[in-house]
Amino acid sequence: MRRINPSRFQVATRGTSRDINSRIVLNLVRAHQPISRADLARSMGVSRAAVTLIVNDLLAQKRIFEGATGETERGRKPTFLYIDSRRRAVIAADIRASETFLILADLLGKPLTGVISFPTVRDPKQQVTKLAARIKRLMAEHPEIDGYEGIGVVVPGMVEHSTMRVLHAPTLGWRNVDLREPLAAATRLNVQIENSGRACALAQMWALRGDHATMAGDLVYISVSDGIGVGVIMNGEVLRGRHNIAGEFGHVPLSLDGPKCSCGSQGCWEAYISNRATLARYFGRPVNLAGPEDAANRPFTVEDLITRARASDAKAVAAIEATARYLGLGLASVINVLDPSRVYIGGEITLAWDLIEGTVRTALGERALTAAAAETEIRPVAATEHPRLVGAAALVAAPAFAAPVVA
Amino acid sequence: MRRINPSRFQVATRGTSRDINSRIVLNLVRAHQPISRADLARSMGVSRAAVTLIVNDLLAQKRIFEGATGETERGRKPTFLYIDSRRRAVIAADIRASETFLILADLLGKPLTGVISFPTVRDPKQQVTKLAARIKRLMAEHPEIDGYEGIGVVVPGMVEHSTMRVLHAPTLGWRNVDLREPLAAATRLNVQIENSGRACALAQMWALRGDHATMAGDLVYISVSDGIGVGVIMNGEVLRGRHNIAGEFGHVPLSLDGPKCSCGSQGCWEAYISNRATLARYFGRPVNLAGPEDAANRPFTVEDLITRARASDAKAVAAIEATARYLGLGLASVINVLDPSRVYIGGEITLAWDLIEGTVRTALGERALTAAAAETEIRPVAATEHPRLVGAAALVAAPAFAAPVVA
DNA sequence: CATAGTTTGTCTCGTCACGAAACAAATAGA
DNA sequence: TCTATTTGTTTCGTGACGAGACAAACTATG
Repeated sequence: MRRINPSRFQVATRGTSRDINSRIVLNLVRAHQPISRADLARSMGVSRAAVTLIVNDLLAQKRIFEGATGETERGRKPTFLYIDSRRRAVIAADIRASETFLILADLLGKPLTGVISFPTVRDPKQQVTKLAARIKRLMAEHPEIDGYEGIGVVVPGMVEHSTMRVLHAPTLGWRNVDLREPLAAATRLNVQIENSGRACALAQMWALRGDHATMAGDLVYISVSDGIGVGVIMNGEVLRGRHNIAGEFGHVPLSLDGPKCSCGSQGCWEAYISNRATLARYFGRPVNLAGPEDAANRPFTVEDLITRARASDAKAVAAIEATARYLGLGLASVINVLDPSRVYIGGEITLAWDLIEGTVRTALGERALTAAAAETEIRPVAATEHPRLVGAAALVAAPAFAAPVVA
Repeated sequence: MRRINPSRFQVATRGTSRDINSRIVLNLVRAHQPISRADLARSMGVSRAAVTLIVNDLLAQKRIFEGATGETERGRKPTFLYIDSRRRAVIAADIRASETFLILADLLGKPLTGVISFPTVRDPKQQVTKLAARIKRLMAEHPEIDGYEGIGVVVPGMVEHSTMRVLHAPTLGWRNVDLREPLAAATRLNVQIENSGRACALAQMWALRGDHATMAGDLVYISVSDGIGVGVIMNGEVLRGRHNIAGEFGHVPLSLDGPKCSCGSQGCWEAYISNRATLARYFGRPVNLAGPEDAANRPFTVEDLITRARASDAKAVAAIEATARYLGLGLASVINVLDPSRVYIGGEITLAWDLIEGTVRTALGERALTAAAAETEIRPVAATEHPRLVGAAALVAAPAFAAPVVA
């Protein structure tokens, strides 16, 4: 039951029915690919005639294509339909504090190239120039791609959705930066900017592997890294909030008088489970942001810590176990508040998921309000799945499949 | 951008455009009442011809009616249209631990009668019988009402939305109770059951006073009483979550090792700001649920405490101030996580709002992530507005104005 | 008082899109 | 070769919106 806003609504015109139904067809093709017109008509409950006309539209727009013919017991064989992602791609960029990553992906979010990267430049203008140059080079290296749907960019910070400006990205030192306009001007492509946590959540919602297709649209993506990034999908839509801060669980306190947090407050979840917190616990003292700790000039990271834990370093195990416990206690809050169908966890800590899962579950169980809530599915997302880049790709690829705005 | 669920979607048929547009007309009439056909056509951007046909439909359905003619500078005078709530009503019931309240309201949620009440019976079957009898008596007392849209019931507990069963209502001692079926059978009316916090939030979303009409669909309703009840609206829809527990901020910890909570855990927000917590702070010892404290056999309540605070009882002031501070600190979490346009606060504590607002704001400012978030509008809702009963009425009255489900 | 000008509300026609049903095409099996 | 069956297309009917003409109602004005 959604409210109609009497000052911002969308009336239905003659084409609205067609809009709605052709979006549904696109989604069904994407979900059940390959699928025939007759199958579409059956699963939609509309006449084959209507499907024929819609499919012809989509064929003319080159959004789908006719492939092989299928097999049937009796009668004429169906012609299968597929999403047309041949020779079309999106560009995905992930700007992080030290490096920027780039990839080409198809319209379904599948990577088409390996990940390339370059050191992030702190000056926004120079960074955009460099990014645009790398994107152009990447495009030139792939002449087999006819058209680009656009560029999706994720940043570790607060993004104003209406203008796509980066309002504040602490690790980059950016405030009120407009990446979109210069990047669009340089490449003449549609550019979409989003916070990385939200983009990751969006990508998981639009993902099609396994039973996702049938999943309700309620999920949370939590990325545990130097900070805690959270993306929330509720009722099939990204939660942004009035001031684009929705989902900031990282600064919900576990204990009001807990350890000092980078935000200036005390006892935030982030101050318990960020990589810095885990390392600080191991070393028994605060760890600064990019502090080299161990080998010659190479910083000691959570990955190293996990390696030591696997090698039965008792202090390392204890540090990770403590993080796991606080992760579970915080997850209880996330689940009690949002009650999602599934929670995804990203970040380096997922490398140790087999070690910590039990502890996380136990802690979650301690504070989850109901037994069912305590059983909420938790899925680690490995770095090798490139969740942020897939998220960036989804920013551009997903809108074509979204429900049309109506009423 | 909403995702289309490929296994649960709604195709557009021939009537879909009309459905959408007639809902929009209904909402515009409700928001701008009185309004003419020509005005509707202008603000919708559709032809007057289309509006005429839609309006004729709605007139035939008796959902709107033609009233007086308006004034214009020149030309033919418009005939004004109004929502037809004449001689039609909804029944709203609020079941609380000790008493059950009843009221008649019109289709816009405006109370038509005074509040009547009777002691709540703990046995669900007897309670339903009694409630049905009182409802029938109320209906008999109002023969001027031609038709009832239905019965809205709010309960202080977890309600499964799909079946409308009361899964767990601790203060009533109910588990897995079906109120709907027997009540519907006894009255032959449409019965809607909902958690009271959610219903209050729903009512605020659908309310039309002041600038609400133009408000974005993001708000939170927090009711501070024996427990903390929270209703959340995001993107114009009620948040329920996978297991119907979404919005349980009452059991998010302020401090992991804080005071013991009724849920069995420690340091929950509820354990800091519930009425029992405030009273316990005043008395310097735990207070049991319905414990008579002061006068002959009459329990000492938070209202009494507020009276004493107003009479400059230093201990009372301190107790309320502490509650205000924790209220603000918890609100910071609510706002950081959901970032709503507005937060409504209900419960007895609102009687002292003038005393505590400053403290609440200060505490909120301490932990809010941005200055804008700290400025989030907070509105106390007085008990005299009967938020739970208006919420119950909205359960039945609002669906007629909701956006049709499509795509 | 008649008339022009203006605004509201209705009517007609054209077009878009879905539903029903007939039809053409393709295929397996008797 | 014929029949049954299934897919995909075409035709016709109908619901709904857009454009524009028209009737109705009202004011101002000479």
